[in-house]
Amino acid sequence: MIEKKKNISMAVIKRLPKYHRYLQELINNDVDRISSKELSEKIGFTASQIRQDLNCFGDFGQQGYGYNVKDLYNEIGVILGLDKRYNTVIIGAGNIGQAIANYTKFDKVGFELTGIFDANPKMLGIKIRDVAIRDIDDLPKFLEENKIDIAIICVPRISAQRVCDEVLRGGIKAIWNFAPVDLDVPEDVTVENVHLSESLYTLVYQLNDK
Amino acid sequence: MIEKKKNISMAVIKRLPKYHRYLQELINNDVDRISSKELSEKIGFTASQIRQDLNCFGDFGQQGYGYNVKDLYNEIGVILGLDKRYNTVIIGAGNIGQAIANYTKFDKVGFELTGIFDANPKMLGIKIRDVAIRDIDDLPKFLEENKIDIAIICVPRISAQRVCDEVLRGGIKAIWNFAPVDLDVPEDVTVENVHLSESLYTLVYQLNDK
DNA sequence: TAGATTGTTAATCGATTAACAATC
DNA sequence: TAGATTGTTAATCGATTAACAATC
Repeated sequence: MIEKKKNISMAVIKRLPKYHRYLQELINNDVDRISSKELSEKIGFTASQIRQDLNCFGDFGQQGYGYNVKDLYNEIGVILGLDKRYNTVIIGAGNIGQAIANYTKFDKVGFELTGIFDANPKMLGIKIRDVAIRDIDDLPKFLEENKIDIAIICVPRISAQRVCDEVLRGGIKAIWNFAPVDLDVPEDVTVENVHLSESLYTLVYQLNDK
Repeated sequence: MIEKKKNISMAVIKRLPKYHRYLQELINNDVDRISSKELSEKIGFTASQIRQDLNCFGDFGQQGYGYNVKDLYNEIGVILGLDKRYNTVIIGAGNIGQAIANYTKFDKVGFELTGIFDANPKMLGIKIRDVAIRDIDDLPKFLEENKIDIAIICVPRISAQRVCDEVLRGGIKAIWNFAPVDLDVPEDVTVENVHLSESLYTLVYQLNDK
């Protein structure tokens, strides 16, 4: 059983998906075991950091041996919560919303797209991978009738906070936000931002800096 | 003139676009001046951190007064390099590639989409906002004939490193990478990753943690 | 057993916050 | 001038790295 040792820092949490991805790759390459040193060379973190990170969640390794790749992959999957399924709704069926809706990979790892909502009447009824676009006014009723875990906000900046308030009223506790604003939410709600402009601007800074 | 004081840490750089965004908003609201304390309350960083961050690049404030919003906005724009124009190419015209291509906002702030490339022959010639999709085999020639600043990689995981190597040969020094891999590049090249899965997984971890 | 490598403590490094003199 | 707020140094906090005893 995985026992969290204490409060895990955000720095550690942000590295977990990367471990997961590299371990997946090792499995694909039929690697059975790996030491923190070998993993360090691949992933680019220090061996020390890898051992520290993993020890936040349990003793997954074995002295003199290293880590069993498959076991560690599964453990990290459980830590991240990837062993469960999640119902999602996308709000805003513009460029980004459609791209996410069409991104079949998320389906495969347990994220089910349950609804897509848009304010534009012209979009209503159009299907994206078998999910018809609904009127955003139907969102409150939909959230009442369905157990939704994650709202994916892809609306323009100006309507993002309004949509956010709406999904909060619907009881949602996790928001994946693509709108270029910092959403105002209560403490028990998690927002993960994908701020594309900020990412691009950071790139440009570095481009000029070199 | 902006004089960089020393090596700026990545933590500071990643905050710059957020300053830029909040200052834009203040301009929209006709706010002329702001103190680090007021900005702190809006943006959620400490006033101390804001002053420290800005002082990496110069003395933009005035004791007893605070900062001139418009000036500071422009200064940060220059620091980020947003006063210049950049030519971009998108490689991979799938969901994400198309979404980025259609994202008109980047055009407006100086990022010109010069070419879109895809390996799928069915896509060739299709236009996205006046830019026709070209064959990926024509990329080397295109990079030779055009001065491209930024390559936006939106191809599947499996072909990302190959495409990356190709743009490196074409002399590109900045890559915005949407493929779920860590690209291998020489030291003088900057890669900024948008790893959507990692972002989603981090959200899920936090959802379960609360 | 001997060698390898973990788990974990201690040391170091860097980033954030606090404090305050400088100055508008 | 007095009040406000910066720029900047010093203190604190947290995260990373190093070291090594434990142990497989």
